[in-house]
Amino acid sequence: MIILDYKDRRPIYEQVTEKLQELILCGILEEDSQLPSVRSLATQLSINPNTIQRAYAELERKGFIYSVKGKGSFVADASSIKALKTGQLRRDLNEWMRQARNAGITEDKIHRWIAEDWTKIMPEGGEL
Amino acid sequence: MIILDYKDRRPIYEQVTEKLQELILCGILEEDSQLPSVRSLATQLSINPNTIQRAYAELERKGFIYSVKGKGSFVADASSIKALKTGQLRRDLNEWMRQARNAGITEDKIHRWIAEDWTKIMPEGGEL
Amino acid sequence: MIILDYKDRRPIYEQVTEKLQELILCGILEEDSQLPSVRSLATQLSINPNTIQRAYAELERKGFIYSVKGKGSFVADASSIKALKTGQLRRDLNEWMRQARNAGITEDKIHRWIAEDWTKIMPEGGEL
Amino acid sequence: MIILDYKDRRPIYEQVTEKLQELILCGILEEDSQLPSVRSLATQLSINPNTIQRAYAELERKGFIYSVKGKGSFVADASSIKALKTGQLRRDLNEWMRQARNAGITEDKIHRWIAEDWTKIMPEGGEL
DNA sequence: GTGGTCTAGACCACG
DNA sequence: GTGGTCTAGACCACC
Repeated sequence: MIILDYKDRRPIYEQVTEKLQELILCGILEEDSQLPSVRSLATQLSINPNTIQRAYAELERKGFIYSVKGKGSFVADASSIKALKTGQLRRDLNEWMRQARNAGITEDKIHRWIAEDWTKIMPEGGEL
Repeated sequence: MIILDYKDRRPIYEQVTEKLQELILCGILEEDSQLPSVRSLATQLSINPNTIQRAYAELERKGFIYSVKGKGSFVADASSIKALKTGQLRRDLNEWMRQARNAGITEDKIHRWIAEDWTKIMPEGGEL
Repeated sequence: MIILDYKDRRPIYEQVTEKLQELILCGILEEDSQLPSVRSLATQLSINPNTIQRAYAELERKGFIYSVKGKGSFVADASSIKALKTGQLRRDLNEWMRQARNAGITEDKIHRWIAEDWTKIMPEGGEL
Repeated sequence: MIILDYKDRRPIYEQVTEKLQELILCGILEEDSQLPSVRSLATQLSINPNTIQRAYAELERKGFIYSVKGKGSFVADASSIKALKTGQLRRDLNEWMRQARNAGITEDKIHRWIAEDWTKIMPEGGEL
C-alpha cells in the first residue's frame, strides 16, 4: 500500500506520514477504520518501528487519526479531515500568491495558468 | 534588511538565500547593483561569513547574482531573473494543483479562492 | 582509489568531484552502490570532511549521486548518468571546435587527428 | 578592440590574455607588429596596469609575443605561433577523447557529432 | 553510524 | 578590500 523512495531526501517518517494522509484523503482508508499496527507496518516496509511510531504521532497531532491504547490507531471522522486539508491547501495557495504578486504575476495570468494546466495534472494513477 | 528566524527548521543559509531572492525580485536590489560583501552581511546578521558565502554561491548557481573575485557580488540581468522566477512559480503551482485535485478540490473552487483572496494579499508590507 | 594533486591550482573539492565522476562513468562504482562515507573518505585522503561533503553535494546537484540522511550516499541511476555525461561532452566538443575553427583548423584535419589518435588513447590504465 | 566581461568568473588578466591570443591567431595583429603599451591599454580598458602587465608576461611565456626593454611588446613570428596553438588544440582534443572513451562514446559517434555541428559553429562574428 | 549545518579562524587570488 | 577555499571541531536529524 506504501512504497518508500530512499532517493527522496525527506526523512522516511515524513514520507510515511504523507502517504497515509493521502490514503485517508482519497477515502481508501475510511472513517474509523483501523490502521495497521505500528509493528506490522514496520516489518512490512522493512524499517524501524520507531519510524512508524513517529509518523502515527504526527498524524494524530495533525488530527487525521486517533489512537486508543491497547486497541490501535483509527482514521478520524471524514468531515473534519476534509476541513483540515482544505484549510491547509488554501493557506499554501495564499502563500504562493504572495510570492507570485511580488514577482509581478497578475491575477489574470494565474487564472490562465490554472485553466491551461488543470487537465494536464493526472489524477494520481501511481502507487501511493 | 534581513531578519533571521532561528526557530525555523530550515538552515540559515537557505533563509538568507530566499530573503535575498525576494529583495531582488521586488526590485529593491536593482540590476547590476552591488550586494553587501560577504563579511559585512555576516557581521550585520551576527553569523559566520561561510554561511553567507554559501547563500551567495547558491544564488549564483541559480542565476540570480554573479560574483567577481576582488570586486564583489552583483545582481544579475533583470529579465533573465524574471524568467527564472516565473518558471519556478508555475512549477510550484502545478505541484499544488496535484495535491488539491487529490483532496477533491474542483477547478472552479480554486478560481473562486483566488478571486476572493488576491486583493487581501498585501503588496509585501512585512519585514524581510 | 583517489590521488590528490596539491600542485593543481583547482580546489580540492573539485578534484574529488571529478575523480568520483570518472569512477562512476567507468562503471567502477555501480548503480545504487554506496560511496564511502564522508568521514571515511576524508580520513583516507587526509583532508577535512567538509571538503568531501562539498564534493558530494556537487555530485548530487549534478545528478550523479543521491544522499540519504543517516544511511549514506549512493550512485544514481546509470542511464540518466550516461545522458548527463554525453550532453556535457558534446558541449565541450563544440566549444573546442569553435577554438579550432578560429585557429584555422579544417574539419578534415580534425577527422584525421581523431582517426590517428583514437587508438593511441589507452582505456584508462592509470590510477585515478 | 577588447571588451571585458566582468560577469565572467575568470580573472581579468586571463580574459585579456585570451583575447589578445585570438587577435594574434586571427591575423588581426600581424607578425612583428607592436602591441599597445601596457599603460595605454590599461587606461583604454579602465583597469590596473598591473593586470595588463600580467597578461603580456603570460603571452611572452607562452611564446606568442616578445618584449624589448624600452621599446615595447611585439607579435612573435606567425609560423611558430600557429604551431603552438595547433599543438595545444591537439592535446586538448586527446584529453577530451580520453574522457569520451571512458564514457563509452565510439569513434564513429564523434565523427558524426563533428559533421553535424561543424557548420553550426559561427566563425566568431562577435567582438573580441 | 550516516549526511548536513554552523562556527571560528586561516590562507589565497584578485584588483 | 573583495570573493573563494580549506581546516578544526562542534552539533543536529535520521536510522
